[in-house]
Amino acid sequence: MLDERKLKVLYAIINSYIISAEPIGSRTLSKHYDLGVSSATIRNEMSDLEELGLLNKPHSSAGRIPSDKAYRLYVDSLLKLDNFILDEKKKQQIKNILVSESQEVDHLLQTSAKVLSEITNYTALAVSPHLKSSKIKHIQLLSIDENKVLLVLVNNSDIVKSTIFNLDKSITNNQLNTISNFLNSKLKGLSFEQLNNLIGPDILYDLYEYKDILEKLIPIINKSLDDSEYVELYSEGITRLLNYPEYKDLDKAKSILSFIEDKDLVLEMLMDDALCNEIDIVIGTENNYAQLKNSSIVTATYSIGGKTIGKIGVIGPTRMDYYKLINTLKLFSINISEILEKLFGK
Amino acid sequence: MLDERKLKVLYAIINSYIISAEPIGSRTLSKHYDLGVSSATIRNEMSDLEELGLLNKPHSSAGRIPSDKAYRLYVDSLLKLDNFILDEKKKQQIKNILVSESQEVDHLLQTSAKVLSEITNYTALAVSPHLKSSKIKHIQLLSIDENKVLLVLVNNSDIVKSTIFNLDKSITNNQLNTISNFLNSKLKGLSFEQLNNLIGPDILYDLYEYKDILEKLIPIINKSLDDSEYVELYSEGITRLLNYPEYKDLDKAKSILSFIEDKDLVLEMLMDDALCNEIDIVIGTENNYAQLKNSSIVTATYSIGGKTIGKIGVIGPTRMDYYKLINTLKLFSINISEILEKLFGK
DNA sequence: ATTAGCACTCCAACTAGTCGAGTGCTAACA
DNA sequence: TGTTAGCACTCGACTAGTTGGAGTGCTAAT
Repeated sequence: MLDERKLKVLYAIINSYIISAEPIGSRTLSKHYDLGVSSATIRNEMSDLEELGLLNKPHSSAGRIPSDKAYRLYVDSLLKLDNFILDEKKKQQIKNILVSESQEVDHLLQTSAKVLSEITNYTALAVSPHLKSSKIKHIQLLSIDENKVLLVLVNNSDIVKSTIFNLDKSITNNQLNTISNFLNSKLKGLSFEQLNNLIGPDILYDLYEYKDILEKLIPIINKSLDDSEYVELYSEGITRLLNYPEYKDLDKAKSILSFIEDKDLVLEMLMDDALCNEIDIVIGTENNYAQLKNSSIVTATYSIGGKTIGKIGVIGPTRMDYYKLINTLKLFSINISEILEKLFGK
Repeated sequence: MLDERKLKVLYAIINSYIISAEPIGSRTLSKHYDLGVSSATIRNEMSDLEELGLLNKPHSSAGRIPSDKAYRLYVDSLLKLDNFILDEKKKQQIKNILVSESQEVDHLLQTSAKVLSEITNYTALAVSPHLKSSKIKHIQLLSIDENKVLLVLVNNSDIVKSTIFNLDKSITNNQLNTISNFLNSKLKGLSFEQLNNLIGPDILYDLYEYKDILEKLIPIINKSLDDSEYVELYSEGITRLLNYPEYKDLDKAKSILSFIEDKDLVLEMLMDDALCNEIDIVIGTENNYAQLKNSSIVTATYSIGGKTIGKIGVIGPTRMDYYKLINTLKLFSINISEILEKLFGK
């Protein structure tokens, strides 16, 4: 059904459309791509491809444009190709930029998004590491004011979360230290997930002398642990999208930009469990979000110790240079993972 | 030179233009505003106003639109009016929304920006409190790993800043405690500004036994203090601007949106010392940034204990409803200040 | 199976004509 | 002398008609 020639025609159309964003006709195609057949033959093939749902016509006398289904075919073949050769030089270039910003995770991700957006000319997104599966390394309570206590949590990726809360009772640093030490001995090494229900009433018996205080503390610690599941989203280069003809219509631009501006929504989309592979691509209407029906997202994961802890990706029109994008994202994925590994890995 | 009638005509034009965004002619003006004179007279007045640089003509047979100078006149008279009556009901409404989000400063400001943008329909900006003039409340060093030390800084607004750094030498928590206590006793209550050059070599003499460690620590602490001057920018409702006809031209939209997206640039603009009054308004070309020549910014400050510590504001086309905006921003200014005062004030 | 040829379609760009809201000037008026 | 009615003129926005080019699909010949 899809013989080689049809594929050749289809890919030629896709490649041409990715560059020009213009519907492409049989004559132009036969002129610019050496397909060895005349425009009439191509016309017939195109007609077949349209019947297969791989091409669309904006109107009866216009050229054809690839459908989402066509991009899917194309992209799957790209991903299957596996002829990915790491461009060491490019990788190093990117790494050099990122390393200089890698003192802190948030900075690293922000810069990654910025650079990724610059390189690809699309909007770049980065999700900070999620703590869900990370392990607790240190818990510390500090008295910083008469009734105010600072709770500091450090996970095994050295991400720090601090919360200040009021205690309607004064407490000394020594007391807090005792509690901290106890909590540390009990909880260190456990994952945040496991922790959730662990700090329960039973702990009271072990530290009975601090019963009063612990009863106040426990819910606060639990809440703080809950909050730790919170991930940060970094987006960069939003306005770059306005350069693409597919968003020249103000309503389309508004639709996509306000989607990207809604961090909760974007996070919900990115945290979808389906996006868990080294590279994931969601094309046009494959998206569950109406606002993205003319856009694609390409995501990559980054990891520490082989464990995926965050994502980075781009968003843009369905007409994207997927090939370049896949390669670029792989470079970022590897680089970020390597940098984090060096900073926090065992 | 500017008699009452001219002012009346000018203000009528401004008010009309703020609503419609359309150039307004003498006939429409005389019909919709009761100025007691004919369109011909208004025509003469408009001609005079144009000569004074207060009105512009898009082209010879169009109506007039107010110039930046006209808005300045208008806005100055608004600010001078001082007939500002606190709308207690509205104030309370806003407060109710904000209070529920006021556990942490960053959350409060983010929500403030969000709500402000919703209410005004412009892009809202909020700058987090700057620590420059805030005072240090607590310094703590914690050992969280073999060679890793966590530095926690708390200021008098209970804003916490934490940094992790590697020490190529292992150090016990007890040693760190001693150093922490010493630093606390020395530095507590000082402003971050004062601190900058204070942690110098002289400190070594006081704590000679820790000389080796302190020599490593001091530059790190100083750097961390430097970083503390860093303020966060929250922007919300960027895409709202696309609804205004003045940005319907894609190039204009791109220009303003990419300005707003550049947080460094926006911060630089907002931190301008000229924007230090309860309400500040910068109109069109009064801005030092070419990208803002068709836009205005209106900012308000918020404070603790009468001391300005941050700003909140909106950005939009020069044709803004300044009156409403001033009142709304005042409400936000007061509310945020009150909430912060309650949370952190003495 | 492939291709040349041809009639047909449709959009984009251009042109010309009209309309309406506006201006500026002049002359008349209170 | 300030105000107003009247009028010629201007200019952009809109509409309708025209043209040209790029494309399609069909048919008949190779």
